[in-house]
Amino acid sequence: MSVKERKERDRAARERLILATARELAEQQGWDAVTTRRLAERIEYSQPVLYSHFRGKREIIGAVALEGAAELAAAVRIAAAGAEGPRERVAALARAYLAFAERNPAVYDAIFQLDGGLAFAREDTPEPLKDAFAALLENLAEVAGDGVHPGLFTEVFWASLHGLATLTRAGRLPPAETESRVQLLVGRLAVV
Amino acid sequence: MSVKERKERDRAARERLILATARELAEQQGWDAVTTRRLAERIEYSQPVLYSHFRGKREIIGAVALEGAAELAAAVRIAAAGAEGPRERVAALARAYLAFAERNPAVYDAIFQLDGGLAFAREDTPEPLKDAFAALLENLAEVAGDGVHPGLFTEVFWASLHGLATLTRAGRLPPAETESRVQLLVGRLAVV
DNA sequence: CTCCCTTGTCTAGCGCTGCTAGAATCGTGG
DNA sequence: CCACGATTCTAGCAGCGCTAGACAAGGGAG
Repeated sequence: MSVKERKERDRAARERLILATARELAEQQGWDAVTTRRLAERIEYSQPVLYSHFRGKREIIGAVALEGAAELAAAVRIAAAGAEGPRERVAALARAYLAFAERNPAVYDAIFQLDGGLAFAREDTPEPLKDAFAALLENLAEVAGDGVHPGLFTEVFWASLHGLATLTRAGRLPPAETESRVQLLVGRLAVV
Repeated sequence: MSVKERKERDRAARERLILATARELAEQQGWDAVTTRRLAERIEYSQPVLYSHFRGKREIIGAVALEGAAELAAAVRIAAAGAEGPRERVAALARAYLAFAERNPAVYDAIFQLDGGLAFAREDTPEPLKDAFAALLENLAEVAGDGVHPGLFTEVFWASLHGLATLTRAGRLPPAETESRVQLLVGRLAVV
């Protein structure tokens, strides 16, 4: 039975290769450049091999998004854990979130902008997505303020960060004053 | 010379028809369904005619976006003008903005999500886009708070609205509590 | 060791996309 | 009424996501 196991290992490795390659290509040249032909060529297999791992391009984007969501959650938790006091914790969280979006634009797009066939804000929402929201909630609940539902506060705070991230990335906001915007946002939204 | 004038009129009318049709098709079935073939068929001309008006699909999206930005600016101004007091003015502005995004999702996408080849936050930014920002600024400056640059405040407020709009539309936020989120956002950000 | 058969991979192709060159047609001024 | 210039159309290119069916490779049985 060792033969079967080896094949399964190889298959899993190839799946990781596909995702890593898709992500790399997307970060280098944007998701539009991630065509099934180019992706197949880079992993040195033919196109149909991709379809033996994923239902289609959208599912590949979705898989990259889930990876990214886990990383985003980790980045947020690490940043928040390294800060003293509620105010600084929230500011650190905000900076970490925006830094992730700036450093991994393609992955951020996969999570929040593109259609990766993922369900959100529902019961069947994949675990990494729920966990990313949880990572925000954990650190934001303490500054939601009296009588304000922590979940609702987290949604609003998250939406604001998302707006800053996307508008900055799309060139809609000049990137120079990002820190000023974070200061303003945290100062106003967080109740310390 | 009346012949030439008539031709120019006809041409301008056809250009409006193209844009109206593109917009209608996008709102009905999404921008993915707006292909040059379908668009040409709907206006009862062949594909190349589109290219005698616009450089390509992206420019059509951009033109729809400019139309939409003007409407968004008008909607914001009307809503704000009809409200009493700074606090209510800002709340009305926020609701009007989100309502526009919800009622014209394809147009909102054209303005802020898709690549319409438009320049933002620069000198050569098209007038309607500058004006839409100005419409926000006009009504938000009074609640920016002491020592806070109105432009910066407007950017942050706008980003928050944009985040709420896009996340709600993409199913990332449950639409039920939109009003609660607006209340929270306005209550915290606006200094009255 | 050889043969068969399953499993996995590839070649080739479908219908679609945005876009364009060159043919054909239309309408106007002489 | 005709010729010419502007306008519009037909037809086609390269590339897209995706898939059917041909083909090859490699393990298990005899």
